[in-house]
Amino acid sequence: MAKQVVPETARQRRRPTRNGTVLSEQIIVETALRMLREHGSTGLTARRLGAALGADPSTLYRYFAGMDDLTRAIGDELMGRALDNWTATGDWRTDLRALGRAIYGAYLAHPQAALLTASRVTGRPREIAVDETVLGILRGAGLPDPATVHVYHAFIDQSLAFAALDAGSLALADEARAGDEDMWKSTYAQLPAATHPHIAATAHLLARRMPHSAYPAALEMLLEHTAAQLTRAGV
Amino acid sequence: MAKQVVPETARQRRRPTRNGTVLSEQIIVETALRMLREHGSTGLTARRLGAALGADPSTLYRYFAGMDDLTRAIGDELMGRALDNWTATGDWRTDLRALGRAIYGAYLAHPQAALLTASRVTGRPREIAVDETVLGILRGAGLPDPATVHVYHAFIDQSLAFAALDAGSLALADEARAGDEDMWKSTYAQLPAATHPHIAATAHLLARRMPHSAYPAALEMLLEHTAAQLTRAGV
DNA sequence: AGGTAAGGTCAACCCTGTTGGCATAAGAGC
DNA sequence: GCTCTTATGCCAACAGGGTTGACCTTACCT
Repeated sequence: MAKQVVPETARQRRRPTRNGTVLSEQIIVETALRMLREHGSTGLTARRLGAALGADPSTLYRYFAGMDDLTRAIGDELMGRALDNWTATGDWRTDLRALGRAIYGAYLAHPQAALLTASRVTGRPREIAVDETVLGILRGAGLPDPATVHVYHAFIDQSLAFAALDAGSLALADEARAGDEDMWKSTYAQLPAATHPHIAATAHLLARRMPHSAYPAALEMLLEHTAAQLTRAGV
Repeated sequence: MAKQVVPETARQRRRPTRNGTVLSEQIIVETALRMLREHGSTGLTARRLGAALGADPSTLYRYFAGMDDLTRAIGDELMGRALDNWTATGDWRTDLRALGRAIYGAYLAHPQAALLTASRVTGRPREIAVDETVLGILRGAGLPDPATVHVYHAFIDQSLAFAALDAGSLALADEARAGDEDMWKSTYAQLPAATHPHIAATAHLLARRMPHSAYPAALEMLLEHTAAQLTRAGV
């Protein structure tokens, strides 16, 4: 590797780019988020990002090992925003619900970015901070460690998984204007009752339900399950 | 559009390619699946697929509108395999559990393909067949239509979402040999108790739990919830 | 004030999806 | 069996992708 990535904290010389802007990991990530929103989930390219920053594309390699590394940094930024939008109350159920929605919300606020990053474990600082927080909530509620780990695992994976899935249709709807919300009316509702009796019978309900996320329902199921575990543990 | 895609059923002239193979949607999709396994989730390219088929890359455009269209066909193939691996018993709980695991399993059997397709609604025939089956199981159990749609939505999204997420780490592990299962020992277990007390306290449990999927647990939560709904409906 | 090297730029590499034009042989009609 | 049509294969080319190695310049340390 000819180029070496210098960690943000160790940066000292801040040389401005040709057109005057001074770069930083933060600025690059923010610009990338903006470009994702404007140009769609496949619209983030090194050349375009360079142009938006007023810098040569290759300059990015001074800050990130590659586009993949940048992608993980974007994911970590979303995790950080989720945590910033969350405050502890002390009640485990309230806190876990709020944190779940904060994570889900932070990702869905940037569907195109979520699509790229939600199914990836970054191992970066702010992702770790979220993990620590979740474990703290559960252990603080008095849940035994094995159950804590069990619920934590389901919680974090479920939140990310639904964020990724729902971001998909949301980003698609944004990008292809029409969106496939209409698909429930155009495709599914047209299926004949003879071959697809159950879809035909519930088509009107499906059309109303499918555009919404199943995440809240799944989250409540998880909270119910956790409460049951707590009672069982005699808390 | 210069080239027109002819639907598989309307194909009559089957002209062999230069090296003798006769193409079909089925053969292309199967070859694509094999290439994904061998070259990773980003290893499916028009040129490589063409080479593997002994055909010019542009020939693919006689069968699919583009790589995107091919991707959706791959997803539908996985859905079909899921349904093939499933048989009804008449007990809703058994059937739904088995179908969930069949879907999850079919996708995880091809992690690289799952990564590409799991977060996309294809609207193709075999995906629709799965939807019809799920709705049939729930309505057959006596669940009222609104609750049926509610559970169906959570079920299908949850299954796909977890498949995508878990396929991610599985594909990663395959592609980067090392795998990030070790990350729980290398990264998380090294965090000092002073700054991350909860991670430190549960590190040994996390290391054992994280390599496994949270899907079975989430699926059981959904089944529990459904059973409760059935009792509430007086079935 | 001078030297070092961080951090910017430039040109080039090989890859990608996709298309328009062309060639050929499969199968229909006789 | 012959002919004609056109479905379906191939070829060459395009724009745009990530990434790299060599080079230049200027911010900072001594």
